[in-house]
Amino acid sequence: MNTKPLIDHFSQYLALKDLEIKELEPRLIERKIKRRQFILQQGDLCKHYTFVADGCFRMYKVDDKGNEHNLQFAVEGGWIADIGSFHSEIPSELYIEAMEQSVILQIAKEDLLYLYTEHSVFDRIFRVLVENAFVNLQKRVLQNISATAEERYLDFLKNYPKLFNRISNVQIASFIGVTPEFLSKIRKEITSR
Amino acid sequence: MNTKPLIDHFSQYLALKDLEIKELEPRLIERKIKRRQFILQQGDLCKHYTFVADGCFRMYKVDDKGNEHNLQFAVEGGWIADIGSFHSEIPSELYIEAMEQSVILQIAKEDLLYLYTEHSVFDRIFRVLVENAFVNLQKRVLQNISATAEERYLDFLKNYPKLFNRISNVQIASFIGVTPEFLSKIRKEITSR
DNA sequence: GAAGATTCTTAATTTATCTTAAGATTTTTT
DNA sequence: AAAAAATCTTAAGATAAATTAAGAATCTTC
Repeated sequence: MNTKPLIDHFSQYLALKDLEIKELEPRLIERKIKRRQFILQQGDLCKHYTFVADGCFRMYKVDDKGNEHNLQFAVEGGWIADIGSFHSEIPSELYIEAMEQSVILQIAKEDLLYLYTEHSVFDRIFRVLVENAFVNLQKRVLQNISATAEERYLDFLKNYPKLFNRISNVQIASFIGVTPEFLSKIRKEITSR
Repeated sequence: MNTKPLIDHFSQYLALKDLEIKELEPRLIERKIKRRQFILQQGDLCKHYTFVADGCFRMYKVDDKGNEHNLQFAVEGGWIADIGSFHSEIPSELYIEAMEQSVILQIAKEDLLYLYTEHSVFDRIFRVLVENAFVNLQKRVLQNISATAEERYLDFLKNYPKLFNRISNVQIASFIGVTPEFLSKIRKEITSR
């Protein structure tokens, strides 16, 4: 098992002591996930925080009409989980699906709670991680309530440089909240200028 | 100074020991804020986490055209801050304005960092607070990319029962991302059914 | 209580976005 | 390599939402 990407990731926030690493490592689960494989489906409990060591995931909801709406992408170095389901232990309304062949490192809830309680550095790190994610999500909400679809698309390209040439425009459209047809129109409009 | 609302608030998450309360209380600043008074303006550094003991605030951005977009409301029992500015110490792009005569309890950054470091219970509490805020914000993003304006309005009424009859429809329109005129049309449409 | 400011509503017009459907292209699977 | 599936584009018509402007209602301030 290669835990280095995650240890490195944590070290960006706070240096981990040897003991903390020793406690963390045996609690990690490494899994290889195939393209289009789900690690969470509607109705499941989200039992793990998932760190993406390699590859790419999307988390989405399916509405009453059967349309998918991408809430989040995660590429190598990022986290993905339905935090609401994870903490409240209520069935998730979301799907998390691999968009590429991927490698993940997962921590189960009881293990994370153990780490939080015994080594408060993890409380600290996850507080900072969630704060950063929260700030990014606030920017997205501001975009959603104030910007046009074209502005949201250009913003997506700027904010996800690792991603935009790796996933289909259908996925991008679903993320910024427009139909694929309208995104196609926007792209044509941009190119023709 | 009446710190009880905040102590009670924290106690919903984790019981505080006497020592922790004794450390917390002298680090709180109580302020009375008048309607339309700002506690943060664009260009300022956000230097405090603000707990609303009584009253009501909105946090908003002003775009290039001068239009205001409400990112967040906070009523009694809630928190409000520009977390990005607070942590990164970069000038805020947001305004935080009292919508009513209010009473707040503020914690300055250096005091909060002291509490985090000396009493990890605060790391824990704020992790959970931000996680909850994050989950709520995710729901809002999903609404924004998948629901119609009418659905977003009805959802607002459901999610903010303390608020909808206390603030103007202009503020609600700005929060759900429509013009006041269009919200008026939506309301007429709803009533006429 | 009057004046001024803010808010709410209505309606007409314009713009943005969705829906549907079809065909072309690309990618994936067999 | 062929077949199947997914993706991208185009276009027409439909719907959602913004804009503008005007007037009525409500709230604040003096």
